[in-house]
Amino acid sequence: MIKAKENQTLTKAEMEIMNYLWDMGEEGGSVRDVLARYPEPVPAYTTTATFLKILTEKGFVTSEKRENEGKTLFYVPAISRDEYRSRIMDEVTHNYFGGSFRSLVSFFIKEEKISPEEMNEIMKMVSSPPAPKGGGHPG
Amino acid sequence: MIKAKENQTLTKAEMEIMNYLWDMGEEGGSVRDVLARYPEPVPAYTTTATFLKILTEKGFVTSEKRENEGKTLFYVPAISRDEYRSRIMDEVTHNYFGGSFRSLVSFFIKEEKISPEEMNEIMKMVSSPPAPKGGGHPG
DNA sequence: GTTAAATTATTAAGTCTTTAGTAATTTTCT
DNA sequence: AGAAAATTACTAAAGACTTAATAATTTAAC
Repeated sequence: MIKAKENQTLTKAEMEIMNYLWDMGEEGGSVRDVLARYPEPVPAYTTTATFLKILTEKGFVTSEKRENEGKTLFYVPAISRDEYRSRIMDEVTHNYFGGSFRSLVSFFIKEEKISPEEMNEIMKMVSSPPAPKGGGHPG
Repeated sequence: MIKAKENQTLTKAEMEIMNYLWDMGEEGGSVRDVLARYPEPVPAYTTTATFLKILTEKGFVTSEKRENEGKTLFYVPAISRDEYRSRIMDEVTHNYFGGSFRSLVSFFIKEEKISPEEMNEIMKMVSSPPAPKGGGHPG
């Protein structure tokens, strides 16, 4: 029974774990795999196990057993990093810019977080992308 | 003794009150003034009073008594909406885009949250602003 | 097969956030 | 002045988030 997760967001501790899982790639990882990525201070094994269980219940990851791996569960993200980024940006745009992405970008320029020159560079990239990896194999 | 508030962020309930105070303008407002802005369900008077006290302790607002207003305290934002927006955007950019504002804007285009056409419009606004209100009276 | 190790499930404690009641104080009304 | 109303201060309780210990279960080692 996969939980609907429409507008859910990750807490700080959950986010850290999701980042490790995303870094791991397609095959995901076990509690130990996640634990191995923490810098000091490394949390307790059971703490990490708890969060992975919570993330599963919330629908952010799926868990699965694997051949010859005993009862060890492997956790795989059920949402991509970009999907989550998108969700967060929608949230931020809604909360601070009345839902207008344009307002957000204008704010960036006004506050000089990005220069018109950089904007132009980005626009150039759009019209002639350098190496669009992944999407749409030709032929 | 005004508290340092460098990287502090507002909780959801605190944020709502700050929004009301920002909407009120320069002179700020009392507990009742804030309370009057809430939609249903309106929280208890003391709940709002508590949050305003917390916001004062955290340094997000200052409180002051006024002439002929008895002991009623008036609360005024100690940080502007744009300053707070800026802080949040720095936070978001750091957390989700490795601190690169450019990455964030590029992401917006990639995810089609904003179109190249809109970007061009924004760029046009920058080079010839329509009515820069507020800053710098001429002459 | 029994013991040790590893893993997951359950439970709980500590902190932060949210909410509001009660107490203390001050102002207003009669 | 005394009662009522308003305001702030203090206290507490419920919920969410974080952390981890203990219990139960399964796997591995001898």
